[in-house]
Amino acid sequence: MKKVSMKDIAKELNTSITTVSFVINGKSEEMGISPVTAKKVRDLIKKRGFNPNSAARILRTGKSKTIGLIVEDIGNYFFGNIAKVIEKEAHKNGYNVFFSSTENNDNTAKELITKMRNSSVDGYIITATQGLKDDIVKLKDENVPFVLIDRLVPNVETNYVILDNYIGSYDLTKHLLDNGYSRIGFISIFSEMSAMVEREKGFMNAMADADITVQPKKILKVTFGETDENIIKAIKKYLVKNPDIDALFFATNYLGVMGIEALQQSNLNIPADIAVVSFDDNDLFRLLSPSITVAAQPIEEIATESIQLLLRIIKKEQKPLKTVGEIIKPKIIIRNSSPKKTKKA
Amino acid sequence: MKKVSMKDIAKELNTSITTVSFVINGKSEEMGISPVTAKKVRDLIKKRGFNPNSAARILRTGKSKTIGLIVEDIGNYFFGNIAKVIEKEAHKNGYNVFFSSTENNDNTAKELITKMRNSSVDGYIITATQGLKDDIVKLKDENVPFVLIDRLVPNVETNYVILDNYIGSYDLTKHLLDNGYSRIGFISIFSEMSAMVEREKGFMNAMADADITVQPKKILKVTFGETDENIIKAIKKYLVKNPDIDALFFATNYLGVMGIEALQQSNLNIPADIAVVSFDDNDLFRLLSPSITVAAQPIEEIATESIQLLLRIIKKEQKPLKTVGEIIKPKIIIRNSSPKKTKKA
DNA sequence: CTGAAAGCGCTTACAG
DNA sequence: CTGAAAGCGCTTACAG
Repeated sequence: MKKVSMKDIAKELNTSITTVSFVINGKSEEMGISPVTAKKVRDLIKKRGFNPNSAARILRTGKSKTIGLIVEDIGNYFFGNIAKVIEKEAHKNGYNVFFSSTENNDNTAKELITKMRNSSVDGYIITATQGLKDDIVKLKDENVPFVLIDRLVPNVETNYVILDNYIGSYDLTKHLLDNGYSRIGFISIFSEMSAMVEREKGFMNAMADADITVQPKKILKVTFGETDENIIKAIKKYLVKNPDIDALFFATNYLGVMGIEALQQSNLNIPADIAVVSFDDNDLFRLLSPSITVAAQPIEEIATESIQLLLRIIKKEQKPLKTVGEIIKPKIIIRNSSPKKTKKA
Repeated sequence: MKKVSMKDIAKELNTSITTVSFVINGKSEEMGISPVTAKKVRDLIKKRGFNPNSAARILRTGKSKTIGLIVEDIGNYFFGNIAKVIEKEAHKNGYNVFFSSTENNDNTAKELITKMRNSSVDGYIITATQGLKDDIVKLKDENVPFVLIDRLVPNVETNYVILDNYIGSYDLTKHLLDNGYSRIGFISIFSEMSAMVEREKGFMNAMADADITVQPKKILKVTFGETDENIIKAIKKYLVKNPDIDALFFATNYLGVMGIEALQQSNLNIPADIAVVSFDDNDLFRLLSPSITVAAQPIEEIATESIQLLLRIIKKEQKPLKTVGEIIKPKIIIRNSSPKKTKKA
């Protein structure tokens, strides 16, 4: 069951491979192939079910019409939907998407970049991991088109599309403060990546602007990749150690989910006992009673901007070396988990 | 900034491309390359950062060490996590994964299969769409390795890994009946795909076994791809038209989510006004108050079985043409949305 | 133990 | 208007 090739088509039509190639690539007019010949070629291609071999084309042209998408975790709501939108947009532009999860592991990320490089991807959209700086710098030095999303690499100028994490965090904290909460706990992950750093800074600055000192023990950081159970356990322990907090700020989607589980297991009511706000939105936050106040990331916008920026770079419409990034504004959605605080007896 | 090739390595070492190739492919022993030469080659490869060009290798061997994963929607919890596990398992075995969403659209699915075919994927894991029969039959006829997941294609014998949808649905319904509910509504999507058909059959048979006739108007089917708003609207309308139902069975994850939203908007309490059960599990179902009783799909198991089955077929350890499938048992998780019914006045 | 060479299926500069 | 041919970077049968 041999696959049919351009040679077969050419032979059957008593023409040359060149002609067939021109027709396939829509260059028949430009190259002056007679419409009659072109039609004959097109018809036979359809009849024989011919499809050009990608490997040969890539080998020859060095272009794969494929972009590599490296995310943290494709199983996560945020990245799964980012991937979905990027894929759709890429297909619209004739590009395929190769995607893969780093699980926030540097080595996995490095391997993925090399692997995709060997597959001749035309460009990357990357969610960087913590120790990826050298590899990003290398891509940049070698003029490989790429766009960073979700987080920046400190001290490296690149193209990027990120959320304004600082503002989201500041505003979410301000909202709690405005509603009368002051003993606010902040739950995040250990990370030097920009997104997490900015979220913490936004929280701290909002607190400072309200003249509130944040005690270190009010801040809990867990390790990325820790099991759900251990995260929940850590949050429960934190709750016992901090009985005075009146509100909790979760710095990510999955921490919020784990946190709600921990609160339920600790028999603490939202918002009567503790108000809750979280970064990112999801079905749970929206439909839980009470629904959770969040700083939502406009997924569609982030995904669309990043793929379009990348395509512009690939098509050389935009200099890759000049820092051109998009900063997307988060959307604060106020729900029922953070109402105006009622005076306690 | 030219990439270094095997030729460059060979030239610099005054040896032949053949030798370099053997070393790269771990055949130096087998081919009797002297350990000294092999080491020299390996060292220079590392020094120069050489990586073999995939396109050339694929063109030459016809093998890409890549598998194509076609899912319904990568942004969905179930498929996102399926993808994640499959990717991990594939990497462990030296394979890459190309994945893409069909959005349940036949044409998209057909295009994806062709596109991946042209990229010389070594095999597929496919979530079929409704009109994909011919394409599946073609893959089978041409001896292309593939495994169907989540749903079968009617009247075509293939390798597959699917859930026992019938049992899951039957047991979930039986659970409601046992707890005293009898006016049960069934909400599903229009689909002739096996998974949906089996779920409906499981429900109907459980009802029939309890000697309960299901009125047609108790069954609501929505169109896949309909907007969330329209689905919620349809469910709300259904609730108004069926004020007597005492329990609702949602046939999928996202219908359950939409259903909960519809119930909230209609001011109906779970389970006091209406008990709820759903197929599939997710964070919302687990953490909502009350938590939702579900038939959960063992995602890890489904994903692992399917990739392993596919790899066995690719490696010819298993005949692809003989139907060998795995049927995975769903896990009924009884939560608080379907308690024993209390007698109403 | 190692090398020269064919060929995978394309694209494209060149020739006519 | 169309064709012959080089070459992308590998793998592998063949030769020695």
